Amino acid sequence: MEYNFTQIENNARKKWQNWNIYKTETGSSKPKYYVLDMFPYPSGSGLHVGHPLGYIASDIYSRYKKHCGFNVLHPMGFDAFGLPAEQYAIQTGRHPADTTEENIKRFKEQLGMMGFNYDWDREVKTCAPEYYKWTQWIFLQLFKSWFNKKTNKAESIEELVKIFEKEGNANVEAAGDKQEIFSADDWKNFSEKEQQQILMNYRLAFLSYAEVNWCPELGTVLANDEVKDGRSERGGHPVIKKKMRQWFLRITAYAERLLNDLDTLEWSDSMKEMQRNWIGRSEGASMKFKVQGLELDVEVYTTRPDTIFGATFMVLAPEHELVEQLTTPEQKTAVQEYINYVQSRSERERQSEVKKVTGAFTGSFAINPFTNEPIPIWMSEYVLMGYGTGAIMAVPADDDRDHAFATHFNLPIMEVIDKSMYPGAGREDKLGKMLNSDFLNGMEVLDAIAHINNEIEKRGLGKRKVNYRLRDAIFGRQRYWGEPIPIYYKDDIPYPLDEKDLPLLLPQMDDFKPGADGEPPLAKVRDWKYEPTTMPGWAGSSWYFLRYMDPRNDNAFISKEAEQYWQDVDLYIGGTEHAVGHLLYARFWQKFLYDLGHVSKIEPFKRLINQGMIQGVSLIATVYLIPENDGRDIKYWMIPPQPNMETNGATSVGEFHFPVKFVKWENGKYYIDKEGLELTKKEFSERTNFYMKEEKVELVPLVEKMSKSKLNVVNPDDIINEYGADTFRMYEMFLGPIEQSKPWNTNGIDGVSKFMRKLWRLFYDDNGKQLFNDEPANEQELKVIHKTIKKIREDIERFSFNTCVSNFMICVNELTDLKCHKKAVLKDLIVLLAPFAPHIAEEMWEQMGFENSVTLAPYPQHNPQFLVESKFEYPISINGKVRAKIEFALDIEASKVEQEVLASETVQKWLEGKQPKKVVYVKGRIINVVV
RNA sequence: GCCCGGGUGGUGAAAUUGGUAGACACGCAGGACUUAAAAUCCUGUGGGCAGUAAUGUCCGUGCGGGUUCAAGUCCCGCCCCGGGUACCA
Repeated sequence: MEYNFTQIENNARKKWQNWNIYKTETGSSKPKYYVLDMFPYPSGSGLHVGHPLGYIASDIYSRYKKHCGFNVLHPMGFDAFGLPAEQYAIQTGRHPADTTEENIKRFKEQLGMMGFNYDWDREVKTCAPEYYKWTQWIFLQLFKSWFNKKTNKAESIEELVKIFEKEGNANVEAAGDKQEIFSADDWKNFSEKEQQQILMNYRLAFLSYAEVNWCPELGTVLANDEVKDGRSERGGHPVIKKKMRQWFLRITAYAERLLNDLDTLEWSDSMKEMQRNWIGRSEGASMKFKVQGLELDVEVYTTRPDTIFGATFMVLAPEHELVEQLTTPEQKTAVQEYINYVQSRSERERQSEVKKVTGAFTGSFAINPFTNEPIPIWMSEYVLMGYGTGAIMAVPADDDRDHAFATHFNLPIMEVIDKSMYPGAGREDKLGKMLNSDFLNGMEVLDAIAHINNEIEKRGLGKRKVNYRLRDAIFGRQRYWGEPIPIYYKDDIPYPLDEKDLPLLLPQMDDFKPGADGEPPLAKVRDWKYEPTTMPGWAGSSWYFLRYMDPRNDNAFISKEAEQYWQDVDLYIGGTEHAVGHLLYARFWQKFLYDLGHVSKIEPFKRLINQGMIQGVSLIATVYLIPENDGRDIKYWMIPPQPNMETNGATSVGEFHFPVKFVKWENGKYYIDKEGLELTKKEFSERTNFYMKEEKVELVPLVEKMSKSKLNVVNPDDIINEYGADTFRMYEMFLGPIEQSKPWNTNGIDGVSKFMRKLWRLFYDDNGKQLFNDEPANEQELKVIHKTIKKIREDIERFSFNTCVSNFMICVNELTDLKCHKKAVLKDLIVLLAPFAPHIAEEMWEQMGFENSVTLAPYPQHNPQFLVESKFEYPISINGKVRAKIEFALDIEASKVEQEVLASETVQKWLEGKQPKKVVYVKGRIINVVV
């Protein structure tokens, strides 16, 4: 009898379903453990081999935790709102809800084939009204909250209104833009509209006008992290800046907490670093400069206040509000021309020409508050309105951009730091001693910064200030397929929907095209008196991990009990591509819900593992057009490139990808043979006039991202049909560390496949005769299995699943050599293996006559007693290099070891009669003799 | 430019705290079984030199230096690859 994986795997799945063993109960007395996968967007092309990498890892770990006695939550769901379904709907007229549902069905079928232990009763779909009801509810909480900087947390707007009624806003310190000061009486005299407008400046979900990334092709606004190189991340369409009224979430209020709490997380350093960079904290000072002849100040932000004596000019962003006032009549034309030029430039042009120096002089002069010298005020697009104050003091001696600007426009450069003692220091390095700087002269830069900050505050010129690069998040899409925003308008004032009226359902439509000028599809719906934009893709994914804890609750987003029990995600597995998007937003929502008392943890994801991407190998042949029959026949010949080809009438027509499934692999090279070519022709009719002279043509491999158009997508279904799910799971793990990106190849899958058959032959011989028996295990066999138990447990804990697979192979090889078919040993092996290859484990568990599912069996513990060697081998190194090995009995005295080693033939040969200089012992394992 | 990873045989890779580099697997070569094939099993497999051989010996973890009895691992300086990010003052 052979290892029949189809039958085994079907049986196992049936059993799991009948026993319903993946159902997770909330509130068990066992300790909880929450393992989460980043839920997929259900795209139309289904799963490819890259998807399951993380899913297999999380499945192994969650099964392992179950064996170890934890109550494990391991759910799966779908991030089902999104652009592709809507784009597809515009092209085909099919409703996104229908296509999304079909895709989800396909995904679930494919996931089901791999034996994952998801509790499907807890499935969530972000597009389901029962789910987005609560996404909308969280939005309403954000709308009804403001951020109190004094308590450093979100608080209710109602309370804020009470403060306004009592004492106005003078004592309120809120996150957001600077507010006009008003008194309690002022507040009471404001109209409803005025009051609401003021409150809007405090709310955590707020409407504001801002320059946004507008993508005309997609008809929508994109977040900064959805724009790459001035083009949309999805589809690569051009993006322009456009001023629009938009919903925002005030994530900047949480910048400091998002930064500080990173230290509490078990995430990779690179992932934390990416978030730190994205938040972009900088310490500096803001300072006011008086303007010569005008009654106004310009405020600048700088991280280098120490260089103030070298500030020889000032630069404003072209959009700065004071530009008009500062422009002198003589400079009006130049300034206007420059503003026109800046506005004409697309985002892409700006980004691709970062090095280009442009600018214009306003004609005005500011007074350097420390030198009292007038310095010219310029404007340039290298100063951004969105960061700091939109104005800088330029120190060309110590800033690369200021230096380039000064050189280009011939402005004075004043050295203020002597860097001569630091030869390698760059212009911007904070190294050296101050000079030409009055009272700072002679100080080290870092001391000078502290000193000048005190001076600035003492003289009332400005104050220390911390700035963040993080921007408030735009929270709206001019789109149909997303959560409706639960806001209605009266008198053009936005009001929140009553929570009782949630969910605000997405209206039925059959035309999903955006209107002219990017009008959202919902604006076309008659009687739609609500906000016409919908929420962005990341809304639903910012809290889904909480919903799994209590997915069917209709009275709350999660019950208190479920939240108290599950608390947070212990292990989160997903790709790095979400480093600054999803992972930052989800942390922000968690903190906000924490402030309101709805959740008990300040961070949602304790430990994070990033799986690498599995790339595809594209196979490329060079194809030549060689006319035949006096040019009447068009034949494309696939031949290896040869010298003089072109002169013989052959025209290279380019490189063609060949579908990986028809390609053969021999001697480390890829070939397409005549059979493969025929199959290709059948599937891709446009290649019918391809020919080859030889039996096979070598193809050139190229590693790139898996994509339909490159014909390099490998579908897990094919592998599973050929080898079975257990082999597929083991092989994906065997391929290398989970964190690493690597190209998919099936070159080594035979090794894993052989392992499965060897494992099978521990239980049955080729004739189907049962081999396992009840004999007690001997010492040698116990050593093998206990060594393996120890290694596997350690390797699982440190997520080294590739070495786990190797150790299973070693174990099975050794048991095969020992002809060990004893249940006493095989039982432990099967439980050990169950997280990795659950189907065969379940089958063997039953065959051996054990009760229940193998999933319920406790994970084996190793017994140290069986790992003690009876004798041990000493490697002896001489001058650091191992020269000999000497065997000793276990109970030898330590002093005898040295004597015997020194007396040994090898050591004597090296000593040549002299005394050793030194003898070093290491962990009782090595003796190094220094000669 | 800056930040974070990484570079080990023909290939995927191991080496957990500085302690026998290359485990395990693929591939390849040779052999056994077979009419043959598949399957299975056995042997060899980083490189050089010496030896009929067992074996000995030197070199070897991107490059150059250093610390140490001992370095893939730590330190300094480079090169290359991958990811992130960028007029952020």
